[in-house]
Amino acid sequence: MMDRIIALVDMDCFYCQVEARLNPSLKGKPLAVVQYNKWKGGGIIAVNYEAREFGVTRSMRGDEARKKCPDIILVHVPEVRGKADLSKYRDAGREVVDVFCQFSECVQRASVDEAYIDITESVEQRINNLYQVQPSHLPTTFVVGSTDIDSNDEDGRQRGLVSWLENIYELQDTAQQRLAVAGIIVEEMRTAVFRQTGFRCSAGISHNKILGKLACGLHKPNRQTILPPAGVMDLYKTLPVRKVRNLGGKFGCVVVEQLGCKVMADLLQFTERQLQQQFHEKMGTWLYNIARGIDSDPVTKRLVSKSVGCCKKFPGRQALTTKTDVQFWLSELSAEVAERLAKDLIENKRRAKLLTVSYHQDINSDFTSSSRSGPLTSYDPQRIQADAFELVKKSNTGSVGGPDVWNPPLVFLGLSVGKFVDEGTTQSSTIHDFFKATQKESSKDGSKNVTELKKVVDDNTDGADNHCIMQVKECGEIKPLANLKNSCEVVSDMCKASSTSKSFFMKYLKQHSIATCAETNIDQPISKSVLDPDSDDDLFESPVTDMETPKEEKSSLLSTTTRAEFNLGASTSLVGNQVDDDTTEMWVSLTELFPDISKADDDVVALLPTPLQKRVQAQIEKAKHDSNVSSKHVSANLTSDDTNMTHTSDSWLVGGHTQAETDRATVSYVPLNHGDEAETSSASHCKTDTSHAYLVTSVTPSICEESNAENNQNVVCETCPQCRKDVPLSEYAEHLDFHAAEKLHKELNGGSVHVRTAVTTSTLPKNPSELPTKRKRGRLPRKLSVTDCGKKMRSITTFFAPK
DNA sequence: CTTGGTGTGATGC
DNA sequence: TGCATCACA
Repeated sequence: MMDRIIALVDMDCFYCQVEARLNPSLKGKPLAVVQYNKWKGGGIIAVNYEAREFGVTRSMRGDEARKKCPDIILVHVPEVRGKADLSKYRDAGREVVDVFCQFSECVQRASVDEAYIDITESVEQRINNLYQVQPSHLPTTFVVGSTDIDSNDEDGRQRGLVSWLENIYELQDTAQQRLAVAGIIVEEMRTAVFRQTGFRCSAGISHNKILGKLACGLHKPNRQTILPPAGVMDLYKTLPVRKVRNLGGKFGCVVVEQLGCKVMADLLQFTERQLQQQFHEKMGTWLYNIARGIDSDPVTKRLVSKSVGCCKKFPGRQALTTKTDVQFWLSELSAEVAERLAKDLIENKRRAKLLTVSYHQDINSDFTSSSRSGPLTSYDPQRIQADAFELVKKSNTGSVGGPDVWNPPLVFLGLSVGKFVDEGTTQSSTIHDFFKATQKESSKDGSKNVTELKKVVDDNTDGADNHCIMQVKECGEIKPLANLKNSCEVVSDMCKASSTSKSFFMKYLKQHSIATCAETNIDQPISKSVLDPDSDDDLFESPVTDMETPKEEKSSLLSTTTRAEFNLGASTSLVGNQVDDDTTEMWVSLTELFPDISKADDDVVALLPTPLQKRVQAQIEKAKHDSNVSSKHVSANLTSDDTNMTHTSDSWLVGGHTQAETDRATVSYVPLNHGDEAETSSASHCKTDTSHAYLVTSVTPSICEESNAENNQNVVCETCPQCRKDVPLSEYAEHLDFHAAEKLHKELNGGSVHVRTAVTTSTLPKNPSELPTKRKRGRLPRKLSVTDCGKKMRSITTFFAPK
């Protein structure tokens, strides 16, 4: 039972942190995130610690919060399709989980902002190096039993920690020593989270999930708590029953009332048998064990959710009373689900098979909830909507009043899909696999040549479009037809044309091929016209967007991407022999191809068969119209479907340019105006809805040193949790910005720890021939195009310099 | 009207 | 086994 070491990490007021990262001017100010602004200032779903000081809590209205804290900043979550859009936070949560995965194989995402991590193995590895844990190794750690619970007093923390460490080494208490080592690992993990995402979190460290979760809540924010078995009873003496996970609801109430247990320690008096008789056998046992700090629930490795769903309430007057209403909201919900499914397919290579519609009805002011499920046969939003309607139809029992009437009214409608099945890489079932075919494979399997393929394509469409590589179905679903020979052209075309496709490639590349590419022989160019001979794997470290990339470089980058795809290998032929195959899985819906239709490029659309083009264009028109109605929608989409690069620093325009032969790196910040939106919106890594946008060219840790070197002992300092250096308060915010920028740079450089250096942007020669040529493996340096922005730049040195 | 939107898991047919 | 429903976070 004591063999495992488990950590629960919980992000501090996560939504607020996400918003503050997006808009750094919010940092340090009282802040709350609200949804549905209209009524009483909207409902608060997150409050930062500054605002909590004023007594603002979750479940308050924006207006109430204002009363308590007049200076509070209320950030509204964007509304898309008439409902709150939380994808920002989901995506940010995934960034965090990615960091956890660097530390353990066994990570269970418990919610958008929480994860359990089994770090038993890491501890085991680390403890072999037998060294004694020092208090300084655990700078933000509390230990239950040695420190006052509920106190965040730093002196108390240190005293408790010191005495605990002395104790466990004196007593050679290896069980607790393992916890101490775990504490170090979790300190590192949290530091890594902050470095790589800019988010702060708290953590609990113990031997099981229940205790881990409990511990985590004891010292927040930005602290971690070790709960050794010896501390459990100490804690339980005062811990209300309802604080324990699974006892916070009805069951917990029953336990409290039937047994008269106010605090956890009160449960100890009952035998297992007694508890089993009071409750169910299983629950009795569970309770008996939990009362003793025992919980065997394993951390099950799961990084992605088992279902994807969305829902909406229609309280009071808003209840859906017509068929039109129901159809409308089903289409909204379907659209969201389809969009998320398209992303999910790319990211997780799995396909949902079950569709569930749930709804609550108001039958004479009496709630009844139901749900119906059926097979999910397509990712097409219209199809989902239609299937969902079939499922919900049954609820329209009394259609008195007219053909369009829905009765009893629906007060809640939810769509969810699940039962995911993996799409193996051997199945050439999606467009993604289509792009994975290698040149080797294609030449090896004696596939048809381009002319033949085009003939096949033409024969299977209306023959009007020579460039077509898809077969089209009536409903608008498509499937790829070609093999590499012409997909080479197509991919190149698509890359050139579409930010959608490109981000798609980027994501794919990032997830699957970076490592492969680094080690794969990518020397032989696939095609002169497609590949830039000057491109090299260096580019992988720093994928950039169109915006700040000159044309020539763009093509080189893109062809490299293409080449990476082709070097993945292990994909079966995708040639015309699939024309007759009509399995549902073979088909790709438009949503899948264009997760965000508003970013679908004309040139890509042109690759589609003529009938389909019209349909897509109609959708684009609609999307444009919608986005005019809500400009937030556009900006949300800009960030929602792309790689981490966007999320790491939403307020920055990112260009990852590095260059050797200099010993200093520079970040240039190019403030962008809102007026630039027309240009910038074409770049997938551009954020335009914050007041400041910057262009980051490159950074190096030396800046960090420099900023620290300027520390004055007489100035009030704050210890940076990243580098553990003391930074004057006046510089602290910018110092943190530095880390964010540094992190960004690392990401752009493939996460390599060694940060390369680069020249100051402002001194960069515009002509590539002026750049140093002595580079590894004779590569040409990348060209920079920051001047395109036409804005004056500040170097990082001045940017981070004390005022 | 109004702690809403999401997600997981247990239970019982 | 699969689905509907509930409970909880």
